[in-house]
Amino acid sequence: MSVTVRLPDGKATEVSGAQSAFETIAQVDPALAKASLVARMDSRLVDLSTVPREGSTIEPVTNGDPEALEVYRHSSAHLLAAAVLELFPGAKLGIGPALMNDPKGGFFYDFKRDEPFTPEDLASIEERMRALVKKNLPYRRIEMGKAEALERFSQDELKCHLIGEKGDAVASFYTLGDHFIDFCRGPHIPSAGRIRAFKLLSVAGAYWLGDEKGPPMQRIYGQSFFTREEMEDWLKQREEAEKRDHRRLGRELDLFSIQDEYGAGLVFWHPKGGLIRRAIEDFTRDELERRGYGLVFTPHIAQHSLWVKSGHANFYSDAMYAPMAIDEIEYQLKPMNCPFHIGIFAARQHSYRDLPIRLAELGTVYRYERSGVMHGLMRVRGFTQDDAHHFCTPEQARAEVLGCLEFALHVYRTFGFQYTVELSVRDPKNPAKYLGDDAMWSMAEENLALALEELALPYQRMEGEAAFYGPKIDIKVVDAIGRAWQLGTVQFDFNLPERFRIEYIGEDNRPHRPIMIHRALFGSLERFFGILVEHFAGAFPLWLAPVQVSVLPITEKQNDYAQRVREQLSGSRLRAEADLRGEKIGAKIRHAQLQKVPFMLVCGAREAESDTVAVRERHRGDLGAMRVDEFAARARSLVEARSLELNL
RNA sequence: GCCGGUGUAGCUCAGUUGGCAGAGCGACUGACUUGUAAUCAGUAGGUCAGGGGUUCAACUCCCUUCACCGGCUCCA
Repeated sequence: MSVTVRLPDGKATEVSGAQSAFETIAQVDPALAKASLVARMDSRLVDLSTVPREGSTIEPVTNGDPEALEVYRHSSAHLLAAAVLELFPGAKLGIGPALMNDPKGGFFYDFKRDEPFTPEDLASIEERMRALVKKNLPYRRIEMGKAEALERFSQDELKCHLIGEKGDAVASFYTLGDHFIDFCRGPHIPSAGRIRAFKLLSVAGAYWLGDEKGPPMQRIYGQSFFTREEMEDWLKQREEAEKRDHRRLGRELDLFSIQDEYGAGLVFWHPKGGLIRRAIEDFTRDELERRGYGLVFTPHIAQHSLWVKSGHANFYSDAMYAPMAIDEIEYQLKPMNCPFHIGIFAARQHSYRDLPIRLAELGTVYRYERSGVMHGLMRVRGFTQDDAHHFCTPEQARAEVLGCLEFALHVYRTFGFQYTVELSVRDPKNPAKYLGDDAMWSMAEENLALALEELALPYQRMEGEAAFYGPKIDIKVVDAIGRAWQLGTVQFDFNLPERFRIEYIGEDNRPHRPIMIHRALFGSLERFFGILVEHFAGAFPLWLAPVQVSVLPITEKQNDYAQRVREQLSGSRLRAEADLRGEKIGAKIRHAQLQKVPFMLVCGAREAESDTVAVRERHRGDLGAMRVDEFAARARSLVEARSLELNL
C-alpha cells in the first residue's frame, strides 16, 4: 500500500506499509508524528489511528493548525463526560461539541440526570478529569452498522434519536476509559494526556435539541487551551469583559437604571446617560437631514386593526402586548414603526417625481420578551429604534441601498467600530417560503449585491437566510475587544406595500407599487448605548462624555477661580463640573478618574494668578499648564470633529 | 416560559446549630488648606426583595410571588 505524506513545508513523500496515519507520518518525521493531534487524509480530518487508504494523502495536524483547537476542545468535552459518568453513573449523555470564539467557553456537554449538578460537583468533576489526564486514557473509535448501533443503544432514547437522524450506514462511537461511550463523528486526539490546560466554568440548564418541549438537560461549560498561558490570557480577557459590563458601568457612572418595582426590561435614562443619548440622536438627526430623510413622529398606540392589516397580529403576536379597549375599540401598543410610516406615505397621492421618499423616526416600540431573556440594555421590553423606510421605484433601489450602506459605515466609523457584512438571500430549495414574485426577488438581491460591490465591501452570502418578505443586508460591528454585535440592517419588504396597497403614479400615468426598503443603523438606541458603554469601557470620547471637563481646585482658596473657569467652559459649550469638596487634590483626581472624565483641570494658586489651568488627560496624565480660553477652543474642536482621541 | 443560582445600608459583601442587624466604600457634618488615583474624626442610613406559614422567638426553616445572574442545538 502506498500513501503520500505532505508536511507543512509542502514537501511530499511516498510511504508504504504503514498501518495508521500516525505511522505514516512517523516514517517521514517521527517528532512531527508525536506532535500531531490528528491527521488530515485527503483534506478530511481523521484520527491518527486511522488506517490510510491506498493512494491517499496524509498531512499531520498539530497545535499550530487552526483546526486543531476545535478537535482538542471536542476531546476535552469527552474528557468531561467520561469524568461525569465515573462520578455519576446514572447520567445520560446529550451532545458535547466544541465552541470556538464563544465567551461562554470552549466546549460543553449536556447531561440528563434527575439531581442537579452543584458548583461543588464541578470541582470534583474537574479533579476526576485531571486524574484521567494523568492516566493518559486513549480515545478509541468504534464503528458499527446503524442497525447494530440502534440495537446496542436501545435503552438510550436520546442517542437513538441522534443515531437515527445523523448516522450513515456506519455509525461511529468513541470511548474514553471504562464508562464512557458516545455516538460521535470524531475525530479525536490520541489520548487524554495531551490535554494540558482546561477548566470547568459553569453549569446551566438547556433543552434537548434546544426544544422547549423536549427533556431538560444540564449543561456543563468548560474551556481548554493548548497551554496554561493561553488559558490564563483567556480568563484575564474574560475579567476585562466583566469590567466593561454595561450594567455595572451604568450604575457606577450613573447612566441608567432598570427598576424592578416599575417593570422588568424598561429603561430609565439618567441625566448622564441622557446626555450621551442626545449626543447620539443629534448626530443622527443631522445626518438624516443631510441625507434627504424626512423626520417624522408617530403615535405609540394605534387601532389593533392596523396590525391585523399589516399582518403582525398574525405572525408577530407573541411579541406584542395585549390590546387595550378604548371606547370599545381595541388599541395596540406598537411593536414596530413600519405601518405608521406607510400611513404617512399613503396619506396623500404620490407621483413618481416624489420618489424616493425617505421617512425616518426615532420610534419607541414595546415588545414582549419572555421573563428569562432580558439582559441589561441589550434585551429589553421598551426601546427606541432609529427606524427609516425608503419608498422608491425599482430603478432607484440600488442608489437607495447604496445610500443606506454609506450612511451606516459613516456612523460606525465615527464610533470607532470595525464591521462585517452579510447578504441574506432566498433559499432556492424552498421557494414556497417566500412572498412576492421571482423577478422582484432577483431585482432586490441583485441590487443589494451590486451596492456592496460598488462600495468594495467584502461580504458573506447567506443562502436561505432572507426573511419571508424580502432579502437583506446585515452589518455586524466589532467592538474594541473583538466582540461582534449585529447592528445595522437594510431590508427589502415586499409584504407591507402589498398589504397596504400603497401606490405612486408613474410616468405612464398608471399606479405602481413602490419598493419599500427598511433600514436601521443602531437597531435599538438602548442596545446600541449598552454596546457603546462596553466598547469604550465607559471612557467615552469627548463629544459623548456626559462630563467633559472636571475643574479641580487644589484648596478651597481656589474655589472661586474654579467656579469662574467652569462658567467660562460652559460658555464655550463644554460640559464642565467643579469639584469643590474639602478633599485633597489626589482624592479629587481619583474621583474624576473613576468617573472617566476626559479632562481634569487642576487649579492651584499659580494657575489662578495667570488665568491658566494644569490640564490632566484621563489616560495620559498631566499635560502641563494651558490658558483657559486656549483649552476651551481646543476641546471644542475635538468635540466638533467627534474625535475618538483626546489629543488637544 | 424552562433549568440552576442569587436577593441583608446607595455600592461591595459578612452574619455560627433559629436568640439584640455588621464592616469597608459612598453620603452628610466638622476639622485640616493640601500640587496630580483615597486626610482625619464624627453622624445618619435597614419592613434582611414582597406576601404567607412553622415557632416562645425567623435574616436564618417551609410555601409562594417578584426581580436579578448564568444558560436554553456555531449539529452525533
